[in-house]
Amino acid sequence: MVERPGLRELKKRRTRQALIEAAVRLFEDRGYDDVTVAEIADAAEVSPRTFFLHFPAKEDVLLAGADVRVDLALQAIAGRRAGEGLPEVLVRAMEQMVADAGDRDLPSGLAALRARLAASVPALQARLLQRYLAAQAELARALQREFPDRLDAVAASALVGAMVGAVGASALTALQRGDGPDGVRDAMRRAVALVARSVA
Amino acid sequence: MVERPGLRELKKRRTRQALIEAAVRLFEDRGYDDVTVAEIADAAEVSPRTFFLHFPAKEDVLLAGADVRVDLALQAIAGRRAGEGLPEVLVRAMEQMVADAGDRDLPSGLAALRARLAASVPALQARLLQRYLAAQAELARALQREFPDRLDAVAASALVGAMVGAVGASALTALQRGDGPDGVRDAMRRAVALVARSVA
DNA sequence: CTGTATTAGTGCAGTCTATGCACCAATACA
DNA sequence: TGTATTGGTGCATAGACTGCACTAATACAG
Repeated sequence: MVERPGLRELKKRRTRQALIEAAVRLFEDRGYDDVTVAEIADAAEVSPRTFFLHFPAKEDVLLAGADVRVDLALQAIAGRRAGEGLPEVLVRAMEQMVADAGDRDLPSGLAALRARLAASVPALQARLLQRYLAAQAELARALQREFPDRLDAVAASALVGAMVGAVGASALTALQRGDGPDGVRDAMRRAVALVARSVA
Repeated sequence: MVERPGLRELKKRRTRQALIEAAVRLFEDRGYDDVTVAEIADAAEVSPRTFFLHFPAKEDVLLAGADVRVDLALQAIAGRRAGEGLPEVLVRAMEQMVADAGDRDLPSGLAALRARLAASVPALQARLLQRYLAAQAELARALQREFPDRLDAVAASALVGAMVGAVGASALTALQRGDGPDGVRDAMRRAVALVARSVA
């Protein structure tokens, strides 16, 4: 399952990581807009052109490795147990994501930085929202595949939209209110429970 | 209440309208990305510089006059009747928005174009989502003001997030599936009903 | 071990969005 | 009629992003 990397792949990852770290450091120091891609590349000791070889846009350097959580939820849906009905699976999938967010994202500095920057930089906010939407669509598709007789495409979208919307909005509000990691996770959990009531 | 425009204001609106119409025509012909701001300005017989005098960014020329609906929902919340509880108000606010969308937005050609383009152009999608998010925050605040003993800030956000998320996602899915205006409105209504069950 | 195919990274020229600035000319207004 | 506003213009510029031709390192087949 684990491909041995090979020298080439290894170097590639190293530059990628260097770019991310350089970007984070510079953003922390001087904010998002005041840092150019050229400077990030420079700090990572690569050419500016190389930056775009690793990230489709400036924003994406901050969003590296955020697809993991979606996979978790997808797995939770695909690998559902025999007795589980729709509400149980949905809740488990969301809990999975919330738990991972609480474990990795919230305590690490990156999440805080991302949240802080996203609040003030429209371009970043926009890209983040886009990802949410894409993830949502994937989840909805998976859910419908698993419960074809109970959900059509629109119903599945509505359900997932409600979940993600509720969790996202309450997390954001909790963050803005100054809640710590635990408070945020708790807010997300309550949002899941709220929406779960509508499927029960 | 209605200020008489005056010549200057009148001309201003005319150029603005010319820009919008030129943009829509060109986008319909050749898609979003293949049309430059310079070309839009050219077609509207103004300088490229003038475009950015009227719209903060290229995307916004398609989103002109799309803030109206939020007001409707806010009014619905603020002007609630004596007997109405939380679920009733929320549902009425959302129904208000959905109805207006069905009346104005969906049948007009602009909405169809916007939907089509938004589905395929990330930049546009992103800007739209941002607007939704801003509207969401406003609605949540209004709702909490009206039911301070039943909802805290986070709970209000979760509720509104669920509503908007569900309605938005199902509308998008219905649109992408090729549903007509009636089908889309119906999908939105069902989404409202779904989430309403969790507050009942 | 040697020749060949990939491919990460480079450099450059160019496109496009967006902005600051000085300026003109039409309107508003005293 | 003179003065202040202000919509629109032209110019220069920054900065994100792309296509293209190229290099040099790695992978790999024989």
